[in-house]
Amino acid sequence: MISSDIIRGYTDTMILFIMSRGDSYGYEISKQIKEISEGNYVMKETTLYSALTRLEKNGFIASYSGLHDGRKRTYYKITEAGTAYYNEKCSEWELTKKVIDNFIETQQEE
Amino acid sequence: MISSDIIRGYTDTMILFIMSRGDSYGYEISKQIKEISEGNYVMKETTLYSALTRLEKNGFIASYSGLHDGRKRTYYKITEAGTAYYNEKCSEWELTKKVIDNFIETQQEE
DNA sequence: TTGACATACTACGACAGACGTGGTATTATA
DNA sequence: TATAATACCACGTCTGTCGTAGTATGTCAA
Repeated sequence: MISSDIIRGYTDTMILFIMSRGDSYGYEISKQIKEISEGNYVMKETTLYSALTRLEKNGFIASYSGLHDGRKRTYYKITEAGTAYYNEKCSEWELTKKVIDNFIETQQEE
Repeated sequence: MISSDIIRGYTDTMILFIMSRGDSYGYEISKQIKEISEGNYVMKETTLYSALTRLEKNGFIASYSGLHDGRKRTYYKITEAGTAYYNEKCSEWELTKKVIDNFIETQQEE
């Protein structure tokens, strides 16, 4: 059963995808999302950072402090629970796609 | 450019899809959504009716009263603006799918 | 050296869609 | 006689997203 929140909250999934490939931090994640989406999606800073806070609160990522070129950074690492959650989301996405597709008329150009 | 609201608001699109096939009313739309989604999505009553109100306010559907078996019904008809909006949403969906897919690792069972 | 731009965030509040709860009223069926 | 199905509506809450704004350091060109 699809809940509407599946539709809404894919920011978390995008972030977790990036972190599944290695530890990262806010600013980097932001740039990678833009790149991976080929410029089609740019996550707002506030959206990103509040998502990171939420993900940590839920135990899906864990933070640690770092320093780079004299600048402070907060790095995040995906947890086991985070990986499990990400995998769930991937399955849900496949179902969501199928469902929404049933309500979409694809315009064929000719 | 994809905005997050594209991800969120697909209830409207589902409703408009149904109405693109003919006038309908709340209760009927509800049942059709369940059927078309093969039971994978059941829209909550409040979500549905507030969506109908919003769609009418935005000029995407127009209502008229009807009577059936002694029961009152409010029928809705999709407008030209509604059809245009629906078509836009369909295009956006195709892009959205591509973007999100880039963040999804499909588990292949073997 | 000054000013713009990139880096790396944080605080605060507003908004809107989804949803929970509960209510109204009629008709069908068991 | 009561339970389910039909056909809604009001009201308030929650939460993710976003707008605005601010802090602070490093880089590089004019």
